[in-house]
Amino acid sequence: MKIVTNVELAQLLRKVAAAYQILDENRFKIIAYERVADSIEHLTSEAKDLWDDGKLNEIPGIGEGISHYLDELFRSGTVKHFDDLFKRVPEAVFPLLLVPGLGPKKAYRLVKEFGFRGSKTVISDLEKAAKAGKIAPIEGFGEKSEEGILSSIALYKKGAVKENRMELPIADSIAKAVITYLNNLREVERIDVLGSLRRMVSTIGDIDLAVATKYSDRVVAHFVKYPHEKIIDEGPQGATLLLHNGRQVDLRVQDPATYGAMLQYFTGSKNHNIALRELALSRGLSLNEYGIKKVSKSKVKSQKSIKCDTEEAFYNTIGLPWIPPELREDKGEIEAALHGRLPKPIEPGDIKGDLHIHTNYDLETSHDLGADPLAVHLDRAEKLRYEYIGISDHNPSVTKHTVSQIVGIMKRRKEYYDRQAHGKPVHVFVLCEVDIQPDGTLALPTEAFAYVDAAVVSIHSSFTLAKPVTTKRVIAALTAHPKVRIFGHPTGRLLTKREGVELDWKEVFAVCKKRDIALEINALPQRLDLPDTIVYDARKEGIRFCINTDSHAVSHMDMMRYGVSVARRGWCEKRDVVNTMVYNEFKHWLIR
DNA sequence: GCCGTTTTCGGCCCGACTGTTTTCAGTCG
Repeated sequence: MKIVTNVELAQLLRKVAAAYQILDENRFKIIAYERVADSIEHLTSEAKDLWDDGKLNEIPGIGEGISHYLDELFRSGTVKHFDDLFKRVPEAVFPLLLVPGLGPKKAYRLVKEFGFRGSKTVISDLEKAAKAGKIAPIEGFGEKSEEGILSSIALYKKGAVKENRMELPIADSIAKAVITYLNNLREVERIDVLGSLRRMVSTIGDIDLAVATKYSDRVVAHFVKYPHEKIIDEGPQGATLLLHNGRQVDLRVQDPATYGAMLQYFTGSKNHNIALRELALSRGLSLNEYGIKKVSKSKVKSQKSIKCDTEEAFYNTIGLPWIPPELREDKGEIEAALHGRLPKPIEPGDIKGDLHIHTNYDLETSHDLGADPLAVHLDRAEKLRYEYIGISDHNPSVTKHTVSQIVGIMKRRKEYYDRQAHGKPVHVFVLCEVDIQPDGTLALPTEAFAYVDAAVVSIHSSFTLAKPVTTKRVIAALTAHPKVRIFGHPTGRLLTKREGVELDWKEVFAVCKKRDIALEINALPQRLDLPDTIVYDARKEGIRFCINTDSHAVSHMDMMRYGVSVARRGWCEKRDVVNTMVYNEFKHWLIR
């Protein structure tokens, strides 16, 4: 297999780690490979591109050894050392690692015991063995292991296991339902959503909740009575349920006196927590979910731990200010906190307008119209306390009209919106979302630009062109007309469905910077486009953003907060986002 | 195998739960 993408690369490195684990290699070597796999997964750019630029060593966790192997990989397509390693482990082991509860050691024992061959059939072979009662007698296994393997395989087959992530609103609504249920219990003092949902990651794996209570047993007992498919875990500190919808909910309970440590621990991210614990250790402190202990030379000095009832207290005890959850990804936030350089992330209330709204006005586009008229959107905008909105209908179809027909449509539309908007408390900008055609030209004739205040340009077709071609295409579009002010949903990704286009972001950033074009942060939960990692990179280059909902119905206008959370994860402050400007300033920025 | 405001050697985040065990290894988050 030719390794190209970060996902494949991370898989390869995890496979190396698993093989080393089976061969009882030094466990820190194993951790080293897992760490690199992890940081490659979290990379904003392709590792291959970094290698091209000779910057492989900038990836955290990559040193001389792994760098040398990856060099061989990118050069020749294979790594002899890895191939030799894999020869020492039966191929059938690796598919078993996808079954929950099976790690390298157990998977290896099973493969060796039964002599499984062929990675394609191994899971069904194992299922047969379990059903025949052949696993329980193996040393180290037992009745329960056999049952566990069977139910894990069933889950695996249902697809409920790996990479089955959900969009934010779905996670929100599941969390809300469970919280409502738990709040019926008097013993619950406080409930919080933690984990990736609190950090507002673009897709959510499972729901993490924490409860502050003095009666943990009662809360856990109540929780496991919530309608479920299966209890995955249960203990005095919490429990994990698999719901009927295939989603997992993880609950932790904790005494209010130490709740701050729990909030911090269970919010993650894992990498943030690891980095935080390493920092704490260097200062003679050991962190866990119950509090902070003083240590010396990896020995606990006193058994008494410092209790923190709030997260602020927890961070302060380590000597740091509180870090907003969206920043906790080990992307330099701890360093920034140490030096008092944490950003003050943008808040939903900073948004003064939404510039990407589709109404039901029919301008004979080949794309979707919105469902609601301008007036309805204006009412909503007023309730949201916006000063202005922008109507960004799709351009009229270019194949079904002549240039003069399009100019006519755009002129009539402009006049219509101007009449409708007259005298309203919320200002209306008449924009247009213009297709970036495969050759980089815009799907709106130059003459028609006279009837728009500005244009949002977006890709809606040919998503899979080669990177240099797409880059050229986008740059051509961004520079095609001075009224191009916003680059709409720049990657074109649809979460869990479609990968975004490949772009040379450095080049795109440079053009945006020069022409002061804003990159859209599309707040639609299926998009969340730009991805937060690219927002982070772009912001460092001084690029500004416009957070829009891309509403096709008035209810979509309430999704703005998801876009704001992407900006927060990208370390954006108010000043990094153009639609936080007051009307006059914004108008001055927008209209060229 | 990585890495350095104590270090180029000697460390490497922390704990819960499970199952099969009489003290622990494996897996997970």
